[in-house]
Amino acid sequence: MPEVLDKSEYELDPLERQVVGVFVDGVKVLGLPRSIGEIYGLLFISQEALSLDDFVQRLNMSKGSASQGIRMLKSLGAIREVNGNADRRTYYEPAVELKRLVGGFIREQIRPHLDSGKSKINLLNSTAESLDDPLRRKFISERLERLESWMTRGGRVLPILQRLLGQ
Amino acid sequence: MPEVLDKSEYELDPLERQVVGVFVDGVKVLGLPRSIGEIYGLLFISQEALSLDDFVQRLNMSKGSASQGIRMLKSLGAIREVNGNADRRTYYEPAVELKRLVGGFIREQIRPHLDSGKSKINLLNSTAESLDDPLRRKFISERLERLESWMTRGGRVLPILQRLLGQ
DNA sequence: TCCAAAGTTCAAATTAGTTTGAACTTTGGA
DNA sequence: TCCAAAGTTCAAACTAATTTGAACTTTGGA
Repeated sequence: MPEVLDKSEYELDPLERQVVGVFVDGVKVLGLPRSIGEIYGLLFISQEALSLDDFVQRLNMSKGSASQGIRMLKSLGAIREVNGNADRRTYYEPAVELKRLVGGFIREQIRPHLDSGKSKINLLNSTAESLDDPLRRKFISERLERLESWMTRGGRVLPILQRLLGQ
Repeated sequence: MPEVLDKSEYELDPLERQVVGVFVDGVKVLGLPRSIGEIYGLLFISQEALSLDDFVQRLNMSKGSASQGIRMLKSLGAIREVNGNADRRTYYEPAVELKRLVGGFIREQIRPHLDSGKSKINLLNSTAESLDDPLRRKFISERLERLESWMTRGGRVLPILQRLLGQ
């Protein structure tokens, strides 16, 4: 009689494996690490809330990965803590509303880049002003304006995008 | 008297370096390799069309990288060949319309993933049908429907997105 | 109060992704 | 036709990103 569950008891069944696979591929497209997809995918087809230990055992990943994955998924608003748990562990359930998921991704992964891009363009504008050749300066100004307009348009489209995806 | 230009003659001036940096960061966000950003960035602030050799020399990258980068940028519709060139090299200029750039990215990088995702979900549906426990089966069906609805909505939003960004 | 379980941190190991470079194919013009 | 320049290919080298795991901190309950 084994004292602990046999390893096979932890492992994913074929359906779970497939779903996790879909999410692993999905987050890769978004430029997020595989472990994020594994954790979210497992939560997505689980009927009960799961804890860090569940991720470690069922996905066999390290505690470190599970901890970091949970942190990122929380910051994205893709999972939330479940209160009223039986033991002292923290349990999580997935957010399954597309609007919320997209919103979190925009806020955490896209906005910061748009913002830092804008400030880099401001720097560029000063550099461009000190160009000697006026024709070159004109050309550069036009291109920088275009770059700025891309970012502005991007910034305006994001909330619309989020609204369109929400229900 | 040097037979060839001194290396410093090839290197980027500060403005070019900054712009290339912005694009390198930009394409990283999109999950594309640095060399793509370097090539497109250099074209973006160049007043003349450039050839593979220009990329190799000015960005000092290998011919291999330049060749692969050009291929990807062409497939994205982000650069086009310029006809009527003086020598037998192929010269390129950047596409600078946001609509076109976004369109190419959607077509090449997003659509294929949506499509393969849909076929994976079809597979999942068959797997789910063979579940014994009817409650479990019901839960899984609901989740898979949700996943499908995400993809469908995503697919519908893409053309709108492209339209909104075009002018 | 104390301690064992839970969770976090981060440098090192591993893995994934990109770039290189040498050998190859293609091409335009002498 | 031939060849040198242009461009491509892809396995190996390199670089960047993720994961691990051991040491650490935090926490709830006995």
